[in-house]
Amino acid sequence: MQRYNPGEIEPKWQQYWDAHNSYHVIETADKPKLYVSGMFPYPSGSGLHSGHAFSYTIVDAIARFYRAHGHNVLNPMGWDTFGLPAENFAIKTGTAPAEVTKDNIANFKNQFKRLGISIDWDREINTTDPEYYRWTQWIFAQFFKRGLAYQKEAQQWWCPVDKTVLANEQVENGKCWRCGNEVEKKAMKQWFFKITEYADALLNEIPDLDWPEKIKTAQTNWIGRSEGMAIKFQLNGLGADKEHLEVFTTAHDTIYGVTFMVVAPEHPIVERYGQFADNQADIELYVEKAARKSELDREIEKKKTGVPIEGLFAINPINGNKIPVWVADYVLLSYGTGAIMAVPGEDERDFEFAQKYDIPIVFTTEQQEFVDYSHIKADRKSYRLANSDTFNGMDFETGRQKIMESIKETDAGDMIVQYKMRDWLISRQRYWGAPIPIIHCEKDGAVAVPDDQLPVVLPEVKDYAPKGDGQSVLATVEDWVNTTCPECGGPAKRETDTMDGYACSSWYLLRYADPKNDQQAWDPAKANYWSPVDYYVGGDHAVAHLLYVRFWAHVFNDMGLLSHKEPVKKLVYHGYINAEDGRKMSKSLGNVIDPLDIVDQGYGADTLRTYVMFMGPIELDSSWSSKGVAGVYRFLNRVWTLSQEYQSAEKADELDSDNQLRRLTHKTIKKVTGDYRNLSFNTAIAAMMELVNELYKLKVNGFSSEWQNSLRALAQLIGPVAPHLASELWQQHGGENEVDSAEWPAWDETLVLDDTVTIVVQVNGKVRAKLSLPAGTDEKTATETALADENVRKFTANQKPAKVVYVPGRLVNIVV
RNA sequence: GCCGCGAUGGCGGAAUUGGUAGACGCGCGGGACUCAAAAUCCCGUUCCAGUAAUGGAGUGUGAGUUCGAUUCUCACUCGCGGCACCA
Repeated sequence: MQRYNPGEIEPKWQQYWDAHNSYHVIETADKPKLYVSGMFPYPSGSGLHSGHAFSYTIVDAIARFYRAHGHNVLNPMGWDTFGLPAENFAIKTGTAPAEVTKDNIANFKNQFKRLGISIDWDREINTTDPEYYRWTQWIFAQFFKRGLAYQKEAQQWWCPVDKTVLANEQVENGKCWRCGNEVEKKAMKQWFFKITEYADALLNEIPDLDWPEKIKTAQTNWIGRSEGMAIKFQLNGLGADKEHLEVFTTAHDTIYGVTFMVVAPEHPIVERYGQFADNQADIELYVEKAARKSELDREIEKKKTGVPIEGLFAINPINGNKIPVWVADYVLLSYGTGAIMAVPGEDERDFEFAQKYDIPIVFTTEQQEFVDYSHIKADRKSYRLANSDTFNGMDFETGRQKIMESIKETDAGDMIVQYKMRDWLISRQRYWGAPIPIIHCEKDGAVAVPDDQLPVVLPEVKDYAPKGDGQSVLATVEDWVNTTCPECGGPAKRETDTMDGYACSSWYLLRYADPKNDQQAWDPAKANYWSPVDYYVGGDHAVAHLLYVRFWAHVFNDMGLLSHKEPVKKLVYHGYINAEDGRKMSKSLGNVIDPLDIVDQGYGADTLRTYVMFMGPIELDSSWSSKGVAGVYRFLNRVWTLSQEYQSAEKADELDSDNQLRRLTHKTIKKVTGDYRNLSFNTAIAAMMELVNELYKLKVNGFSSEWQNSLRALAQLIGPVAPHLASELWQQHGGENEVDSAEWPAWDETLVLDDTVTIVVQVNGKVRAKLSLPAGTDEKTATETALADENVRKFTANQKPAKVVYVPGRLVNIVV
């Protein structure tokens, strides 16, 4: 008898699938479509890690399961290849990023094949391929024409020593990652996508998404919609009397409690009027310090600091009170108007600040002590207004409405909606990204590169290191930068910033539908056939990527390029695999498990795949267990061995145990099918293990021809998780074609139902006996049998039951 | 701090609408095969008492609803994840 040898059967089937292009699909009306994809990988130099193996096994199991159910399954693969690691490697070694990337892709592709992932390789895409980013650029140009891409000044991290812009991840503890000097914020002109215009549209669709609740709430909070009032306060002193200071507040009902105003250090009025203040030097010093503070410092330094702009006041529109204006970095320029009305009686931050700087505190609730506004907001009816003139004594529900009307009457403010979400900063001063397809002309300003001049190909350079002028290396390629304006034909310069990598990944799921189209980004008919993605599998990017793909799809829908707004129907968000010691896998800890090592050790891809699916529910984090891997290998071995024994055994025509065999098999088919459908892979595998254990017990009676049906069904059932073994066994048992193009086994409901059932007998809710009764036993018989049971009688003491609860087919509960 | 999720044997986990808690796997104990070991196969395995039948306790803690709660409600403790001075 041949031993189970994955090292032999796995390459055999991988070559077969390759040679037959088994997983290539085209649009067809004959079958229901099913589009499943993992989040495409960044092909790093170290190859697939265990997280990849997990993610793409989930994808593949779904793909194979539905393929076996007659669906037209699209399971594509592509490479998210722009980004920092390749660029840094290039800076260090001088190797072109494209070269490094090419090798890494080849390695990844090979490894995916060795895991038996059923991919349609004809649809392979690569974001750094000019034929791909040509359309990324085209989309940018479309966004630009629609006013969804624009330029504005924004704060960027700037290293004054290296004279370069830094990305967030290049700032470590407020210091430049390369030279170690302190970085500062600097205002520079940047490109943005106007995602805020779609804030409401994106928010409105969230409740209907079949996505994990935690991702939905993360996105809801990220968008952060809040309704409040924009209120203008007249300025006074330092020559500012003609100006207003506008604030945003959700607590306008506390406006009588405003005892000071706070503006962000970057707020324009600071520079405009601070110079006339007596404490001008202090203000300047404070602003400068705030600019240098990294986000981390701000976090550590929880204590609030600030300086007043001496001599500058604001007039409270509701009562004419003259209020001092302060500068403090706990107010952010980027939210609301960059200025607040401070209400220390009801806001914790303002309270802390007022105490520290001895600013008066006015309580506007009848409690006359500090009450955080979140409490008031939670139950407005229970709090009453105080120190609020004619509004005193009103509950906050009424007072809020009346004060709002009163403020509106004075023309000082109105209700508005604010979002926490900011526009998406898309420009990067880096080499290894898709060039922004814009030409700057002195006469015509920023002009989109015409469609027929796309792609704007990334020029080759010798040195990839930034030159220190705050621009990307592209700025040094003069004959690339200098061009002609498409509008006027005059001399013009190319934009030298490249796009954030997230741009490339915001539309790749649509490109898979039509990956080789050189006339358009995709044919809408093809995209509308495949999209939305039915299952999108990943364990990362709760907001960023998963919000951007939604944003772009909404825009594409508006452009008429897509028939629907939401690109992902069901999001499968899986957990992390930790190391055996329970900690995160990391090279420095030396606890990394390389999935290909597991394959090479002789376990094979099927064991690896089945193991990662058996570890637990996919949405939970788990820890690697080498003992667990061995256990799964044992299981696959048992499946194999059973099949070999059957094939070489003498088969009886029929056995007494055949009916039992049939019942077991049909029950398992039903259970496993349901579990796969719910993505409950661990219990599906457990059910198959249970069947195999039972089959081992049954085989002592010998084999009959009935076994053929069971073993074939078993081969099909393990197919989604262990496709090589399944294919091999399927072939051995005379199955035609490939296992996942065979019809999925059906079950007979009458065989699934047991003819005898175990009825639990409880007395006062405690189990006292178990009865084996024919299915469908009526209540009267069941109760009588239960009452007659010896052990039950011990506990009922022959008393007449006060009540009997009967659950058909399950239990009798006798209450005495 | 806010939001979301979770807590079940020695361990990972199971229990589809409230109805036998601990499926399946690991580990552990015992047995078969073997000169022996590995591999394989079989049996047992929540804890306590008992040879056993059986009894008692038991799903983070405390209460509640119910004939019956791992499941529902309230309060709390701990852990994980996301966001974080968002006015």
